Amino acid sequence: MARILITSAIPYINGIKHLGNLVGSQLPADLYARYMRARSHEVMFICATDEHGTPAELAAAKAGKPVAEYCAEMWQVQKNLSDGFRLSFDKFGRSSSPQNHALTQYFAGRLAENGYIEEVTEKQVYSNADGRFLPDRYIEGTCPNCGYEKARGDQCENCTKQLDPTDLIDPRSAISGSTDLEVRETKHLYLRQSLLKDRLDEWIASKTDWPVLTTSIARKWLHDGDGLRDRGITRDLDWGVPVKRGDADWPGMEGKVFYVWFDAPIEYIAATREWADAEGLGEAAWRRWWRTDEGADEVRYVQFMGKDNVPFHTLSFPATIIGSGDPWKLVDYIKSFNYLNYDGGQFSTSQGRGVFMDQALEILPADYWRWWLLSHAPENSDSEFTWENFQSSVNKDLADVLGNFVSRVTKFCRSRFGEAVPEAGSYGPGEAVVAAELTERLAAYAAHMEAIDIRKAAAELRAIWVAGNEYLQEAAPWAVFKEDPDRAAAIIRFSLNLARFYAVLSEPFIPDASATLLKALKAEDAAWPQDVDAALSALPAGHAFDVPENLFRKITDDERAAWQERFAGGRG
RNA sequence: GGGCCUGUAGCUCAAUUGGUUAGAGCAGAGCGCUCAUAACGCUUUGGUUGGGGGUUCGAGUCCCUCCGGGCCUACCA
Repeated sequence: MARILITSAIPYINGIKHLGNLVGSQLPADLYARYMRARSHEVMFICATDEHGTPAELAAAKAGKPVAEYCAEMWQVQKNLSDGFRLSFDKFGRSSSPQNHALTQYFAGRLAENGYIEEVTEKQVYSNADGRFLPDRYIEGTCPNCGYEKARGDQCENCTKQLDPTDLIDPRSAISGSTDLEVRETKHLYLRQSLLKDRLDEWIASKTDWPVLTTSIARKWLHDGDGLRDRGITRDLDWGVPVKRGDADWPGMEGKVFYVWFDAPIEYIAATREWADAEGLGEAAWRRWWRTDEGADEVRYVQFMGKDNVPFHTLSFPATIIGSGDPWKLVDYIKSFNYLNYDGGQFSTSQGRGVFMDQALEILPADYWRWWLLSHAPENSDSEFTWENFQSSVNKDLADVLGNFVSRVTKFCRSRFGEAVPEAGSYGPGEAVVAAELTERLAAYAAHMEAIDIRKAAAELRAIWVAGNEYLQEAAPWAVFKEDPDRAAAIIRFSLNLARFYAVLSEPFIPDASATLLKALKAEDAAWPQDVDAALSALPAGHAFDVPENLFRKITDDERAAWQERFAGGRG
C-alpha cells in the first residue's frame, strides 16, 4: 500500500464553473483518487476555492455584498456542485482560511530570511473614482498602434500588440469608466525565482515522463528571453492574505495583501491542515503528507490542472517550496489538460454559451456527464463537446452496453429462476475463455489508470462491458434453458457475477450507478478483484438479489434538440 | 512578432515513439438472435494520414515549406 496525495487546481470563487473547467482538473483528479482508493492505497485528495484577487472583489461589489460574505456563499454553491458531481475530496477548503493565512505568511517569512524576497518600488495606475489600483487589463483605452478603442492595458485584442497601460490614449477604468486616473508609486514584494532558475531547470529536465504539455510550458518560461523572471507576489487590495513576515509585521507593506497566485497553491497544504483541524486530528496528521522529514518522503504527489495553470505549478510554487529551505513535498507528477470546446466554439460565461455545472445536474445525473467527459478528456489536444456525440455516447455506452446487459441478465434470471443466484450447473470452457479475456483486459485497464491515460482507460472499461454481451449472445441461455436448465443456470450465475464485477470496476467513472448496482445485487464484497476467476464466483449460488431499475435512461432526439438550443448562448 | 501544440474514415479518437496490409467506437449496409432499455451479436462499406518537397531499406511518425485550428507570451485567475 502506498500513500497518494492528489490535488486538483482550485477553482476561482467567482461564479459557477462550466464542464470544461470540470474536466480540466477536478473530474480526472477524482477518477484517479477513486481508483487509488479502490486499490487500497491511502489517499489524500484536496481541492478548495481560490478566493482572492480583483475579480472576487468586483463580483462581490456587483452582488452588493461584502466580499467575505460573497465568498462564503459562493464556496457553498461550489461545494454543493462538487458533491452533486460526486467529487470525493477529503477536503474542499478555502484559500481564505486562517490556516492559509498563517502558512502563506510563514512561507513569505522563510523566503525573506533566505534572501528570495526583494522589495521593489514601482509605478502603477490608480483610479480615484474606484479607490483602487488597477491591474493592467482593467484599464481600457485607444490602442496607439491600431486605433482600436477598447484596447486593454496589457495587450490590444485587435492588433495583438503588447502594451503598457501608459501607452493607451484616453485611458479609463474598465470597472467604472472613470478617466480620473493617476500614476502612483507603490511598493511590492518580488519573489526572486530567477535565483532558482538552474535548480528548477534541472528539476523539470528530470521529469521525462511528464506530459509534453506540462514540460514544454515550463521550459518556455525558463528559457524565454533572459530566463525566468522575478515575480511580484503582493497587491494593493483589501481582500487577501495580509502581507506579513511570518508572525511579524512587514514594515512598509501595511494594507497590502499577497498576490492570489502566491497563496493559492499554498492552500493545497493549508487545506490539508483544514482537514486535520476539522477532523480533530493533530499537526502530525497533515504534516505527514507534506513534510518529507515527517513521513511525506513516502508519498507520491500528483497534481491535476488545465494548461493555463502550468507555469505556477511548475515554477512559482516549486520556487516557493525550494526557497523556503524547508523539507516540503514537491510534486512528483503533473497531469495537465487542454481545453474542452463547446459545439464549434468556446464555452463562454459572459455569453451563457455552453453547459455549466449547475445546469448539467439539472438535466441529467452526474454519471452521464462523468462518463462522457472522462471518456473524451482533452488529454492530447483541445477536444469538442457536441450534443450528438454526448447523446450517442450516453445511449450506446451506458444504456445499451452496460445498462441493458444488467437488465437482460437480472430479468431473465427472475423469470426463469427467481430473484436469487441459480445454483445448478457448473462453469465450463466458455466461462474460462471469458475469464481469460477479462484478466487481460483488467490488467490493461489498471495500467491505463495507473498511467492516468483516461480516455484509454474508458475505452478499455467499455470493452470489458461489451465482453458481457458477447458472452451472453454466444452462451444463449434463453435457448439452452429449453433443453438443459442446469446449464442455463450456470450461465446466468456467471452473468450475474459479471454484473457485480462491472459495478466494482466502473466505480471510479460512474460511482452512483456502481452503488445502485451493488446494492441491488446485495453484494457485500466490492473490493478490487485480485483474481478474475475468484471475482466471478463472488456471488454464491442461492444469493438473493433485486432486479434494479434501469441504470441509465436514454437521451431522446427531442431533448437533445432542446438542450442544443437552450445552451447555444446569445444571452437568450 | 516569438514559443508550443494540433490537422488521421461522415463524426469522436487510436496507432507500442521510424517497422508488415493505418485501427476502434458511433453513424451507414447486410445477416443472425428474441433474454433485455426497438436492446444484443456477427459480417461489412468508408482513408493519397491538410497540400507539396526531402531524409531513409522503410514515414501518420523525422526535416523543410505552404495552408488551416488552438494555446501561451509573465498585472485575469
